[in-house]
Amino acid sequence: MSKKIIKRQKIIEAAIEVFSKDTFQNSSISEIAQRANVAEGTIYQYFRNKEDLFFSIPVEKTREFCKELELHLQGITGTFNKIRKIIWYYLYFFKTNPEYARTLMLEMRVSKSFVKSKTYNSLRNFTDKVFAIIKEGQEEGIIRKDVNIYIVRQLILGILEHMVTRWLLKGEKYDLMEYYKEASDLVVHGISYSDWLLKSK
Amino acid sequence: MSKKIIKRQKIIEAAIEVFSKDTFQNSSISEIAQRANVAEGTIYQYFRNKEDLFFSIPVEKTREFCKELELHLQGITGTFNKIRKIIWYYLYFFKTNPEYARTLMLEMRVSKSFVKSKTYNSLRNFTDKVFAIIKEGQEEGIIRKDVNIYIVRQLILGILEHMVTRWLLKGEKYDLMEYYKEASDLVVHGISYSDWLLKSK
Amino acid sequence: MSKKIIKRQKIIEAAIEVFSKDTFQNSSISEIAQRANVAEGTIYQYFRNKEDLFFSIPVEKTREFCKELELHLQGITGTFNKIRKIIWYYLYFFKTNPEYARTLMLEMRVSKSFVKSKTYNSLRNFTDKVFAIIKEGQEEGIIRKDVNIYIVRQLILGILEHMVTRWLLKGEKYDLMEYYKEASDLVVHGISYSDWLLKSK
Amino acid sequence: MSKKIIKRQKIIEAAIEVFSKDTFQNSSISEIAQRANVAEGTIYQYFRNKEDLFFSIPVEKTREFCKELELHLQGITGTFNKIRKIIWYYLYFFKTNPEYARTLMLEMRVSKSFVKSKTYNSLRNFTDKVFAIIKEGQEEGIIRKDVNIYIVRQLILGILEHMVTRWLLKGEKYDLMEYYKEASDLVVHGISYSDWLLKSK
DNA sequence: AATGAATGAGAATTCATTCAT
DNA sequence: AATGAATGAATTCTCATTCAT
Repeated sequence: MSKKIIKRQKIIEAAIEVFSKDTFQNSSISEIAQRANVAEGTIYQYFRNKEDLFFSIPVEKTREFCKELELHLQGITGTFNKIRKIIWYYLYFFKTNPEYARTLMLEMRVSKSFVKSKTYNSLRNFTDKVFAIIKEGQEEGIIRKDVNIYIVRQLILGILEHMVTRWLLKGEKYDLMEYYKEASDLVVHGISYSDWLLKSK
Repeated sequence: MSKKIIKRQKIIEAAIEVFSKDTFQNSSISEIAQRANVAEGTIYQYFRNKEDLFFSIPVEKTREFCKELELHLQGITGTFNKIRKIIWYYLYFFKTNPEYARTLMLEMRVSKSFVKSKTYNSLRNFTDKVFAIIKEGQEEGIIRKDVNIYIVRQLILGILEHMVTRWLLKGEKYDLMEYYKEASDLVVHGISYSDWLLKSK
Repeated sequence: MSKKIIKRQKIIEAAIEVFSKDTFQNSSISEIAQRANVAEGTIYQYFRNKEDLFFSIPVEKTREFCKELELHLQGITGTFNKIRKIIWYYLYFFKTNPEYARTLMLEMRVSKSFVKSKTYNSLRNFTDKVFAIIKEGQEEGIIRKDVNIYIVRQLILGILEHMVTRWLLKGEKYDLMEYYKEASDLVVHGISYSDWLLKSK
Repeated sequence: MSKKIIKRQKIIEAAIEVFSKDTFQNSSISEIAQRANVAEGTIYQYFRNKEDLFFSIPVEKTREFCKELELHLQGITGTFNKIRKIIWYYLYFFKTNPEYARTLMLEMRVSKSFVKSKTYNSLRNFTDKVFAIIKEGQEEGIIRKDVNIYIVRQLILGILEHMVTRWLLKGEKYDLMEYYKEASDLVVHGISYSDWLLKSK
């Protein structure tokens, strides 16, 4: 019984390796099979087709991401501290999972069929978490109430995705976390309550 | 003489239409030829290959984008006003060029070979402009000097790209500019000089 | 002991259902296994391979066909009456066994490997019966003696197979037996003794 | 211009050879390409897909068949003489085109998708001809008027198809035309006007 | 006896690019 | 300059059969 799960996992890991080297289209099932040490046909016992295998990757990885993130947030108080931690962990996770980063950022994130697929929802676990923390901050009076929380989420995810994407496109040659502090500052400053807006109007 | 330029342009416009409907890989030269009313072979008189044609698209479009942006910035004073204008125009441009938006955001922006290509540099015209304005703001004492301008640029481009990408993936069903004001506020607030940071430390 | 026979029969019935929906090649062992509520491997305990299972169908069905035909011929006297009965029963049998009809008429009847197989001989039970009746008719002076009985058999089987095949290909939308009477008349007329041939020569 | 037609014909002739050796499914495009001395891709310039190529065969062949049949019927008077000639030519044509015979009789004639396809109609040219001659015979009082002409057609086509099919399945080892005369006699006798039926009632 | 996971060969089809006209 | 016919490499997926349990 768990033998099937182990083999499935082995195939997914081979798939992450292979898909991260090139496009979905340019990656071949036969190479994945070789890496996983199974016959090509075996892959089709576990996944409906190539796309199904592809989309199964983020399901597994997001589960891992969220579980770890939860641990890292334990014991942290204060909305801004939590947001800083999320930013830190986000960058840390992709720094330590560069292959998955390539697949997620450079392929899935911009794929219409991925957005339409059911697996896309698994990513919601994370964005919902961000939402919850922002709301909490508003209720505590730390984040401006007049701000649109959807836009706040877009600000945070926007800079994070942009940072990771740039890093990947530049060949992962520099340290993704180098500017973590400054990015956090900018984000937190942007969304923090202050009389600035009133003055500027 | 200009006949050649017109035909070249006709091919590029057909290419924008075709590439915007699907992936680079799923788009075919033959369909572009049909739309442009030329033979397949003719395309190879104007472009080295499929990729060359693909990468020629942003060269033309960025030229158009920058030219217009320049006009829109005329007469505007104040760093923040300029940044707000840039954000406005960026969203406006992609709202009115959705086909190009799809090609640029969902394909080129995440393509390693595009980043390596010469044509990628044509996009620098825009990012350099953003740079210049940020620097100007620092010199005028409006933007904090301690902030990393690369990160500032990433904040601005990050949220803009995220907003446009989301809009595209959601099927362009809502108004991309709806939250332009709130997004500008967040960005400007984030990068503006204030004593907030000092206090929070 | 008879448990084995029951399971074997269950598999054959599932096979008739599945094979009748599509080609031999397009039908899968796995679907037959599902319908028969057994594992794929189990089928190979009862049949050597897919073809063996396929060819086992007419063996069973012809046995059924001949047994019933015998009953229907009981008490009938006169060669032509017997032939009319055979035509009637042939059409009746395939009308009431359309799935088997599809498999036999549209697949097996035109398959070289079926003709070569041993199972093909099981069909001889029927054609031999037709032979016997024709010979009987010749001896009784009702059927011309100068006629080639092989050709007579081809006339009878030809029209019957054609009628059933047409009916199947047209989607079994009309009543296969509608023209039974007229077809019988033509056949009987064709083979009956008369001075017509002499006159026409 | 006619170069294209010649190449198309070359492909069809290669297809007849290849398809006649085995099933449609077991025949490969690559072998057809080899025999036609063209690249595999070239076939797809002339035919939409494998099935389209397959179904194009009878269109060409039926045209040839009908053209020649017309010539053979020239100058023949009398319905029965015409029917005898049709039977003769039918057997003659398939005797001299055994490869096409295999494809038409053992595959297409029993294929539902063929019956549904447009190309199926090209066969109507022949069956319509048979119809016309039967009607003519009825009007001339040579063929019984009370007989259903659809059944008459089924009698004729039935025995012909049966004869050819049998011959093919037995490995084309005997002379298909050997019993042409006797088969004609039976058919003509069956459909001819006589008082037999009245007597038998 | 029954199972069902694993196998792996095999084939249609697409399409960027070339080059003779 | 323009054409468009020809090319042929490259890959997903299916499924009968086996065999360890």
